[in-house]
Amino acid sequence: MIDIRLIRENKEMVKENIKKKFQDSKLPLVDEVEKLDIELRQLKLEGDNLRQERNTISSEIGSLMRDKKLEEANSKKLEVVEINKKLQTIEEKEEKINQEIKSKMMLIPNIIDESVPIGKDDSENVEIEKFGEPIVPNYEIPYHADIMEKLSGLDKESAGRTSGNGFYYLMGDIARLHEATIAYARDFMINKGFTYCIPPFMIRGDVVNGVMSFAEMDSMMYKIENEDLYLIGTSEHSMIGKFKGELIDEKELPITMTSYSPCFRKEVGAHGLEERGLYRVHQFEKQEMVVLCKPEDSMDWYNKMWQFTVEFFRSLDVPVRTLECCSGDLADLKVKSCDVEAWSPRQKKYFEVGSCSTLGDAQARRLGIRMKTESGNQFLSTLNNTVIASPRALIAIIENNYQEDGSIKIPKVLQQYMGGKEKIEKKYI
RNA sequence: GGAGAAAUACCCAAGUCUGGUUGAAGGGACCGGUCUUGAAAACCGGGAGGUCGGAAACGGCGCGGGGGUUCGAAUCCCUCUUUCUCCGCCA
Repeated sequence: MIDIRLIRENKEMVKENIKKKFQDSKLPLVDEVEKLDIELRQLKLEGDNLRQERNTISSEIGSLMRDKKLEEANSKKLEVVEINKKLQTIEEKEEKINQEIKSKMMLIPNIIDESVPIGKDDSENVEIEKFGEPIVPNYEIPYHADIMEKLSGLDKESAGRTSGNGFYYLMGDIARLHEATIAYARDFMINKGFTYCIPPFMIRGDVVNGVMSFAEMDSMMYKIENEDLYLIGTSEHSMIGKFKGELIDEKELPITMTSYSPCFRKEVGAHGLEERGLYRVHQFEKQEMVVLCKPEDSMDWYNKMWQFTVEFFRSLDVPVRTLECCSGDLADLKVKSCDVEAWSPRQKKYFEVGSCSTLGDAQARRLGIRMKTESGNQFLSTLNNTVIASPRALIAIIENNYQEDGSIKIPKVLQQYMGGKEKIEKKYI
């Protein structure tokens, strides 16, 4: 949600931004909002005048009652009744127009950063930089699910029976490797000065509405029956929701947090579930970074944050690249975003393992998260980024460390989390 | 789950019984000064309070959220949320 003042003062810029995102059908919204906004302010003025009149007369009635001039007071009361009738129709209109403006404003995309490459869809996303040599070994890398199954580390069949498609059992060393990467990610971010957080894994409906659109909510969130509770799709939901309606002293900024949570996603729509593997599933675990900062610092944090993820994967010896989201592929709330993609030596291409976004003040505006500065209160900036999401990241780690004999070499930094183990190999029982 | 108490501005807090110059007292924090080598403490002085409309004057709204009663609600009623105390239950 952008500041409506942008439409009052610079609507051409807002329109230009919509064009950059190839959402021309939304262009009329800008003029519509502008018109409604003028109408609303007019109504507000009329209403305020009536309310002022009512307040004045009411306090007059008060003094008359004290002086026991009951008749005069009663006739004044009738005047106020008349005013209230008029007010009622105005207030109804006000409410209606207000809602209309709000729903239209929700559809107008956030102003993207000028550095964002222009493009229609994800095919026009731009590779920024590669880190590490994408190695293709001279032996074939099997499909990740097959590798895991061979090592008795994955059971999707049983999970299908207990929970359905999109669920999985991780077993033994593979399960341990999964938790090791998350534990390592946690410590990695703590060492970067982030505060470790474990948030609620369920949130109420009003918080859900604050952090995502209705469309997203439908396609992502699992609702608990007979409760006003939803399973979170990412800890960002809980972590941003935590600050809803808060006023934070600017001296306390930036707030840098790294949160762990399981994530639950329906994955209804566009992509759907992947047949066999663990790339797209209903349940995964994630170590996240969430930053609240002053607007002027947000680009610095954005750059630091995706670099942390790159550094993280490089410390696991996984080659990665950063892919910048082009204007058309950028979600409406975002100012700028990039994916960190890991190398898949099997597919001989990169695949998404994390996503770093700066939302400017859009999310803060929606949720009323402000900072207190010497020159007054203003909305702050919010950013989020994946440190690691597993089992997706497990795919990258396993493929890049797969040995010709079918074993998996455990990256050095993870060994201490695996009881000193250096490789995972099949146990013959 | 049961019973009670509470929620007031950045923080603390009066007002709620008895609705009407309280559209929010008083503090603290904040700013200026005296004192001090400097600071703290103490004392003196000061403006603003959140938000919306307005160039401004000014005005609207705002006392946890949402409804209601009333000419008028921080104050009365309903409802939801949260916190605290006690009881019950349970990893």
